[in-house]
Amino acid sequence: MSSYQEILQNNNLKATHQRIAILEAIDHAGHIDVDKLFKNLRKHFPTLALGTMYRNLSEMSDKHILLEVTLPGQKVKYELKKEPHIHLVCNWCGKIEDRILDIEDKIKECEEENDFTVLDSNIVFTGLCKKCQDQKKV
Amino acid sequence: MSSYQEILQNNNLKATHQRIAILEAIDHAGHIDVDKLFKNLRKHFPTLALGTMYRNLSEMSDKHILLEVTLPGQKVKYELKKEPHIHLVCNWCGKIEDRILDIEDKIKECEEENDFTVLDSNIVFTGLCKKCQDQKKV
DNA sequence: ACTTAAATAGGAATTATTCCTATTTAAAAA
DNA sequence: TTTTTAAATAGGAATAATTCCTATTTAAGT
Ligand SMILES: [Mn+2]
Ligand SMILES: [Mn+2]
Ligand SMILES: [Zn+2]
Ligand SMILES: [Zn+2]
Repeated sequence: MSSYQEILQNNNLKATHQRIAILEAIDHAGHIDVDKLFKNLRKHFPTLALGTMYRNLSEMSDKHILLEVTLPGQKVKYELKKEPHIHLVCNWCGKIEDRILDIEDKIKECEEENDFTVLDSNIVFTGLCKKCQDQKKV
Repeated sequence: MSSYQEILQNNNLKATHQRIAILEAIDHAGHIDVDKLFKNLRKHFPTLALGTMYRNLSEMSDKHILLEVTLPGQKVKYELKKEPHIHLVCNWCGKIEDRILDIEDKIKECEEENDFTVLDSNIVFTGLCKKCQDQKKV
């Protein structure tokens, strides 16, 4: 496991306080959008500029340090890049959960039937998490 | 098959020229974002207001006449609501294809392993379409 | 410590979206 | 067909989101 410092330097990015703070905050939040991230960081980093946020989120996404997560009807969220996974989104409490799901068979199916080479996949299931199912029964 | 007029009226929306033009244009384009839609419609409908577009796209999505399609790294696109399907997006030529893919087994798997009730799914495969695969071989 | 290219802060500019309201219109009633 | 009226629109103002600009600062190599 490498430090943020190393991750940044391996991608030819200077390990600035701002970038490290951004990465720490995203790691802590899991999935977070620009606004929430900015408000969080401002508390302990009052001079941080919004432009710096946007620029770095783009750059770090380009370099695959971050991943942009697009969920239906929501602002783009950012997460640390890790192993591929799908998202379970509770449309009652809003919780976003990561899950590993093997879909190789479906990808094969799609490739063979459609002459399409699949390079990446993006899967979101929306519904009700455990807690919200239970609450609705009451 | 019902006309746009009927679809709108069934949803308690007046069948205005603007709404019908929007639905026709979306049907013709398949998947289209606000800007392109507005530019297209303005050609034959010079007084159309941008606010009217936004308002109607939201309303018609709320009423499930339209569907908002969120693809990674792109502006939200709109399509006519039809049977559920996934999207194949060529990241070379940009083409967006609709495909039916049975994923009931994966949904079951997810529900059983995670205590999560899946109500809707959103699946995008990005890669290379037939044409672009061939061109890259040359 | 010095050097320098890269990055930042702060704010201006641009773009996207929502809001407001006088006027128009779809469609139901007469 | 004409009248009525609630719903919808056009046009523009207001607000929000994002990008751009540049003088100053800073990370990191020497
Ligand atoms: Mn995730
Ligand atoms: Mn589609
Ligand atoms: Zn929940
Ligand atoms: Zn293609």
